[in-house]
Amino acid sequence: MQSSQNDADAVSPAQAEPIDDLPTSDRPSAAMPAQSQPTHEQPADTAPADPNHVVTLADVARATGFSQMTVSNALRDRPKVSEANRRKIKEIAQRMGYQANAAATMLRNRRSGIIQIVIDDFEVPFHASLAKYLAQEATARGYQVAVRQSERSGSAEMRVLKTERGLIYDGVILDAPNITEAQVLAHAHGRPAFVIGDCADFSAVDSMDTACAPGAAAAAEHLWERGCREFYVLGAPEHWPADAATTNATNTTNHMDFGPRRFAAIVDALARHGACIDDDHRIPCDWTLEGGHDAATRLATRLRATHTINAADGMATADDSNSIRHSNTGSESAAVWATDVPVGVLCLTDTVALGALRAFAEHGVRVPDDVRVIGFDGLAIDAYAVPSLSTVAMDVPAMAATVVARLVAAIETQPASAPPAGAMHETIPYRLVARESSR
Amino acid sequence: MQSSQNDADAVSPAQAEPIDDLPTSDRPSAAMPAQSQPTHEQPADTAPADPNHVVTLADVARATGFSQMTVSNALRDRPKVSEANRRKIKEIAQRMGYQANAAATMLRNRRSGIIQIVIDDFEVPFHASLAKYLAQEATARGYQVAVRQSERSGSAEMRVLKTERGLIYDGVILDAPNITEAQVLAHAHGRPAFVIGDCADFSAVDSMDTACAPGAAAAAEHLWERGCREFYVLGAPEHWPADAATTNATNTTNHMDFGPRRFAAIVDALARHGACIDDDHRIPCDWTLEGGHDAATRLATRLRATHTINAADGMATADDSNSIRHSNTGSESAAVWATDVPVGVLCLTDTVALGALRAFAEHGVRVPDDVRVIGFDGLAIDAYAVPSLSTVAMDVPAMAATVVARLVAAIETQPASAPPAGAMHETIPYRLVARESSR
DNA sequence: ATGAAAGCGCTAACAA
DNA sequence: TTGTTAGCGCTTTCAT
Repeated sequence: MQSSQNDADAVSPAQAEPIDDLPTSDRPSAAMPAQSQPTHEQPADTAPADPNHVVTLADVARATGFSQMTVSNALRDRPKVSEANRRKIKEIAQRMGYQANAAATMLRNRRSGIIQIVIDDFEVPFHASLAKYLAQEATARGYQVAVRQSERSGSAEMRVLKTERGLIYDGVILDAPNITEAQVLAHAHGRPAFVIGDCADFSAVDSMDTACAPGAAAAAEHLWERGCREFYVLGAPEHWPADAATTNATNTTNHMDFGPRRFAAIVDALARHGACIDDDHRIPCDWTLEGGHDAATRLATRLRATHTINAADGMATADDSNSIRHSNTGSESAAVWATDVPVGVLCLTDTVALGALRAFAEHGVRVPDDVRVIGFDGLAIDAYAVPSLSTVAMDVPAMAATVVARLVAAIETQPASAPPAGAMHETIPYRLVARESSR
Repeated sequence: MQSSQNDADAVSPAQAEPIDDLPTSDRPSAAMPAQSQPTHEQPADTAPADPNHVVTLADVARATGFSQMTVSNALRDRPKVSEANRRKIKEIAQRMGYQANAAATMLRNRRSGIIQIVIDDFEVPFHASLAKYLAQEATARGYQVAVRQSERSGSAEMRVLKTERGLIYDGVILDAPNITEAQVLAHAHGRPAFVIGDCADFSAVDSMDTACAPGAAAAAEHLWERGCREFYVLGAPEHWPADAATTNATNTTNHMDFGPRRFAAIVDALARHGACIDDDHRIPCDWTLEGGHDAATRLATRLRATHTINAADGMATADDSNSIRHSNTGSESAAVWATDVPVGVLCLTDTVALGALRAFAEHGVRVPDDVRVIGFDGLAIDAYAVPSLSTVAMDVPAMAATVVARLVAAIETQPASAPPAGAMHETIPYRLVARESSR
């Protein structure tokens, strides 16, 4: 992919930071007694020459006696400078603490070497994980990454991703469900963009989908195989079937984002077995721990009624300062369904599932004896939950690698007027991981 | 704080994006039948006028018949343009899809309105949470945020934060323990910087500390009050006392980062009660789920021997595909220490604690009956763990607010040659949250 | 191998 | 109220 690596006109971001490899300015040489650290740049009370003046290329040129161009070439390891001078120049520039002004460089090169990543919320583990691997991939390819939260303006309505002074970035990766193609284009503003989310209907923007349908179907199959014959879906869409027009125009859920797709796949998969997810078995909730906890609490109450479970007292609630004692959950014979068949609980996201596990524990509903639970995402913490959480795990690193590869390719082809050729939509691999919560 | 809001020379980033508030270009008006979406910018086969040419201020000037300056002033809502013309210009600019070239703007203004945040790892919940609130705070103050992973080069040695083409940012927030002041200065490169971490010895860089010492002491006190008389510390420093010089020069732990500080405070607090944390009770491990799990597994084994615990079979390991059945953990009388006194387990981070809870469950060690566990950080998931996790919770939003306030102040004073006045070091509030794991 | 000139797109300062 | 000039710091021609 590094085809235009030659000294042609293309500015490869990889070779744009040669001086950064040198030790930092206040570390005179390599080895030195680590004891005394006279590190301060300016002793805080004297104003040596110029208070806060940043050294520019011109300064270095003046100091070395060379022209700006020679200095520039030397610093960037261009072949047309004599070895001796190159070394000398680098030396001096380094000592002066010179660092290229990125704004100027970008203005000239029309390239920043920075990819922007927009995610909905740093705190949502799945997105955080994705950001991590995207960043690593980008770094490996010589790009830097700037991650930003989408800051969808609070309430459901004004959910437009505020476009900003972001024209600095060479490309954009939007990890945000609930986004329209128009919004993406507005944000990208001509630069290559890539969306992570369900965008099968996008015609001009490449995207990658999280295997919602097959993954969710696999989860349903799994619980079926594990003997469940009655199923609940936690975190399901508020309205179903998705009567897009009927509901509020500024709805929380977009036309076809993760939730509906996963839910639809589950319904289909179970229907094939003759099982039905009616409105009573579709439990909407926020895709948060709290959401999952609340939903499962409601479910536990209902199950207790329906299934005449003679549960022991559970734990107290998850709220900060209330709960007191460990539960008697385990006391063998206490909590068993009237029927011997465990209930299947499909959570559309691991976060919901983790909240649900807690609620079940509080209410004396045993997992997996009474209910079998499976989530969706594959968070690291799943394996450490008690009981450990079965899940449809996404291969996030693979996902990240593909996305960055695509985007970088687009960035580096862009000037050559590549044929748009219609949008590409890929699906990332998933893996069903069966753990204690479903067996 | 918006003092220089006037039309003075200062470029307030808040007022630098007026055109962004308008609807996006390909959304002609507000309402429109949501059915047909002819959204495509270029039908993918025609090359209208100029393939990928971004409209510049000059283009708009030409199109409107005004000078660049008038257009510029109009677009930025400067007072010296007639209302009529302003509207007209904005209109046209908007329709042309004009968006200011950020690189040029930055080059001119010497201001980007972007704050850089560097964190160690997006996937570590505490840091992710911090990033989230920092971003929100910055946004509220009219700045944007670009978050980046520090990418410390893998192994212990070359742990220098790679300095990069980052001179675009107005200020830097480094959320990274294990950093030297020299590294910070090298990265900041003249711009205001703020470090989150333990930097009491920094002389030129402001910093904020996470109340390591008092928080850890409070945790110890809490477990003491809860009746514990024997204590283990999970995630403790590898070497203690911190014989800095003796150990490998390029050690994993820096002189005095979170770990040692928290550990020292615990030792002190317990010493006041006459309890002692010797080498046997100091259990080092990675600050990860796995680390906590492994450490607690070792501890469980040891306790079983020491305390002649007649434990029932626990669950299987946390590893993906092994464990099979729910444990008999709860069966009332099975697992009780020979002595009636519960063991205190202090985890230096919640992540470690969560891993430990899992390990204890696997090994039939009952929490809080046999051991009482407390963590450090205050992650959202703590309340949903089974059992819910006691912790020393940091007030992350407060932390973020203070940090951003400080940094923004520094940014907006910078040119006025503010007196460095020595570095400031603050400590953020903490709160001890007692949950099931310790009572 | 080195240097001089020009300009990337924008805006502060000064005319008009 | 509007336009003209100059220059932020860098790098790509095009001389030398």
